[in-house]
Amino acid sequence: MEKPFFKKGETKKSSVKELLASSRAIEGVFVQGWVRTARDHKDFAFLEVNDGSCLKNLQVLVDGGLPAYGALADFSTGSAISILGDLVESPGKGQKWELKAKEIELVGSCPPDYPLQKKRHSDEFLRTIAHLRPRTNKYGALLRIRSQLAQAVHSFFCDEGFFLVSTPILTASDCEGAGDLFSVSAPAHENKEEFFGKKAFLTVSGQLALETHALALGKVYTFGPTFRAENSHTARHAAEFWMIEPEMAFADLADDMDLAEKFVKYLVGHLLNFCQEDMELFFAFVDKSLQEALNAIADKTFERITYTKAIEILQKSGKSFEHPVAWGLDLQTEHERFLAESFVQGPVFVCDYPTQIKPFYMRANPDGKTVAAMDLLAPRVGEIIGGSQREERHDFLKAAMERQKLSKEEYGWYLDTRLYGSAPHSGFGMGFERFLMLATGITNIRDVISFPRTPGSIAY
RNA sequence: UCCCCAGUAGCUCAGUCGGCAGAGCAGGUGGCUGUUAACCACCGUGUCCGUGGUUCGAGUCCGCGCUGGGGAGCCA
Repeated sequence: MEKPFFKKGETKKSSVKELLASSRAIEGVFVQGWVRTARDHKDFAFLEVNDGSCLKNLQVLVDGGLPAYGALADFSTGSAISILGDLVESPGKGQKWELKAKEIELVGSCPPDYPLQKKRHSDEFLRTIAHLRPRTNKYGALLRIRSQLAQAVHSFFCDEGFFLVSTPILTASDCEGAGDLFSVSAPAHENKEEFFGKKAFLTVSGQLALETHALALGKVYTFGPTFRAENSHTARHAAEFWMIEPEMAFADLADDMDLAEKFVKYLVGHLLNFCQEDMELFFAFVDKSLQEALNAIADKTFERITYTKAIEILQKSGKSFEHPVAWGLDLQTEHERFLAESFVQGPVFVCDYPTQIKPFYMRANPDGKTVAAMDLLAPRVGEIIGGSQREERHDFLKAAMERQKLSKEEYGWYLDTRLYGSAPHSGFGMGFERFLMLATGITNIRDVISFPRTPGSIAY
């Protein structure tokens, strides 16, 4: 429907972000967005309009003389409207610019049972209306930041000479990471029971596929959805999440940690430089210590300690832990938290873990007891990166696979890469949502992904 | 899968010892002011999560179930 004051192709539409950043008054601007709140007065009214382009709203002055003033009840909280008006300096306090409306048109009305109100809602409540929560300040800010950071992931790897590889989401490897997999089924075709002729699953990691490409293109990465059918009920686990996995040929574990550290610092730097307005919300309302914590990540060199050293530190800490601390046992959440939050007070790499608690593909260290693995532990969110140098020696890998009883038929192709021009190589995986939790101070993974999938919950 | 907590108006929550179901916000109506999570006055709002039990009487006590949250394990 053609609007009287909006000619498609002729009228230039402005975003709220552009207008608020304007250096001058502008006559005849056109804006479309959603009413956040209306302040009704006797002879005039104010509408706060948000179009998602930024956190801030544009204040729209509706003069009593306008026909729109008579229809003010239509422009209720949540309604979608188009406004034509003049951008003028605001005589009121609190904003530099405001839009003096000339014409307003209701695009989509919003009845009074609109669940989002002009007040703070709990995260738990907002999760029950995940289709509407992007309209709140907090989720809007989060989603803009999420988008910015996703772009930054690609620019980082591009700058570092990495190639993006799209690894398969459907996979036949049923023990990629020993985690529980979602199985994939399709309608039966002809006589075939299985669509692919064998069982298929959703990927739990692109790593094995990525290794084959690193041994051809040198430096590669993938950034895609990952699926884990683990029955985890925590604030840090989702059944569907996004993971960033780089893989480098001719690189050892130290190179791997160097890359991980540079990567994390780059993302934090990007956040502080390009997402300032949205980040202010998290600094002010979500976590008061967040700004300091992010500055520390950007400035400080990450500590690197071996697993063996970490066990010593924990044993000498004088703290009584609920779970036992002994060489050969995996670090528990409370141990990781102590290391990152109390001992280092910042991100810390723990490397060279006992062979028996790590997967088959990690490279055996000369000591015969440990493998070249590393975890980056961050305060509050725990393990944010897990990586390793991969076992590139054919005989070592074959022996490790036999020990862990992996079928040679299923993984022959993987072993092949060690037969033909094998080279040392390393990589890691970073949970994108875990990083977003670190970045924003949000404490529940369900609140950094648009439609969270957790055990027993897949609404939308 | 295990342990703990919660579920009362659209939202956030109070509800004492078991004795008539409450407040703030949101919403409606009117007023007022260059306001800004506006303000002032008035108005309406309930399957007290479900189910079974104890009791003269249950939002309140007990059993079971459901949902949400926190923690553990598993992991990113």
